[in-house]
Amino acid sequence: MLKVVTVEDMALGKDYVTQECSIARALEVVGERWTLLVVRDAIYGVRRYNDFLVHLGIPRAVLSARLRTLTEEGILDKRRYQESPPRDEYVVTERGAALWPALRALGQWGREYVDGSRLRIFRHADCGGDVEAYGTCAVCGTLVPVADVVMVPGPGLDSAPADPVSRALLRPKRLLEPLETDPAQPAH
Amino acid sequence: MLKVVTVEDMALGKDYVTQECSIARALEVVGERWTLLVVRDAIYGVRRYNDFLVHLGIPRAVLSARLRTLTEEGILDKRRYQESPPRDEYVVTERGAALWPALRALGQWGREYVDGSRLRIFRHADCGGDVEAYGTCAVCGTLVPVADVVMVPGPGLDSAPADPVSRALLRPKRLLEPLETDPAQPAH
DNA sequence: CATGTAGGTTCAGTGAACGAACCTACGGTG
DNA sequence: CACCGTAGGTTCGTTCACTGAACCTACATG
Repeated sequence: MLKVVTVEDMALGKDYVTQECSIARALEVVGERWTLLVVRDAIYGVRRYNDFLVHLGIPRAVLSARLRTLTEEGILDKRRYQESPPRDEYVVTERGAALWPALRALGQWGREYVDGSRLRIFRHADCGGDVEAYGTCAVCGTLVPVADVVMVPGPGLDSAPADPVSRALLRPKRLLEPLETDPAQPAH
Repeated sequence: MLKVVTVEDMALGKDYVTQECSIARALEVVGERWTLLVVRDAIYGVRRYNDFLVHLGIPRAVLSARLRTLTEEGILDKRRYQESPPRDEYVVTERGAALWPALRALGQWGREYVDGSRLRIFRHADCGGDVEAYGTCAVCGTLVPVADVVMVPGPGLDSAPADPVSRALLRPKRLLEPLETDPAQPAH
């Protein structure tokens, strides 16, 4: 029996088949459920498995799958930061950070047309101006690169969240820089 | 029997539960598979059920579901354009057109980091300048509103596609304006 | 040696996507 | 009138992905 290899063997229903479109190509990579939220957290500075887990409330199996494919796609970089016990962290790459304009635009739309309240405010680190709708600084007018964005909590944000990652994100922080969570209080 | 209504009754797994984040809010609305591609087509000027169907290659049941929820969400407007036989069209609203910056940013990322080839080129209708990475015009520098964008085929695009919608999209066209497909050739 | 923590994998159940078939309403043609 | 074509759907069985819970490994600590 001759087995002909066809397009259908291309694995899964992840691909938007004949779409000749860079939006579709992008969504093939980051369009699955949870994926863009993992990238968002990575840009916010989340790097560790458990921090993604508690902050996103994502099933472990799905988180493992997303971290693996994002690493394979070169959007995250998995690297060992201590040997004993072996611990890895996932650091966003340039390719991943380049998704920031898309995420910011989505967030802008969500705030304007879905939510209404101001949850997080993004400021230009150099001059303190607000980052506006299209990514420019309201004060100096320059197009603010993701590494020069400082995130501060907005008035609509819960000021005493349950999980330590959300609490750490209440402090003003520069994007891409690693998030420092409070050391867990000893049960004693 | 007392039936207590709980969070689990909230229908489906569509919601990113406790996410206090406008990106998550946006993705709750437009984050399902196919949804952003339907909005993209609507912004490109596609308005009719069958045009979405052949251009996207989407299962009919899924298309019906997406058109329904997008209409309910006020992103598309379903309206009757002829009475006999009854025919409806789906027109993108202001709320839907406001997704353009996010779609453009996603497409920009796809072109830079996934695909490489230039499939579609967006120009400022007023002056003919290219629309750049962050939505500004390369010539006059203004932030180009979606209604002033003209889409022309790029060098990477197939010049003789099979379906009539892709063929119609080869002609330069202004975004949001209705797409005019070739009348189907009579079989005779 | 028991307990805790980080970072996973495995598995059964469920909900969503898929593709094919079918249905309705109408217009045009012979 | 019978038949075909088209637009815009719905229905249905199968497959696939997401979910939540349980389990596993490696190491550190008391």
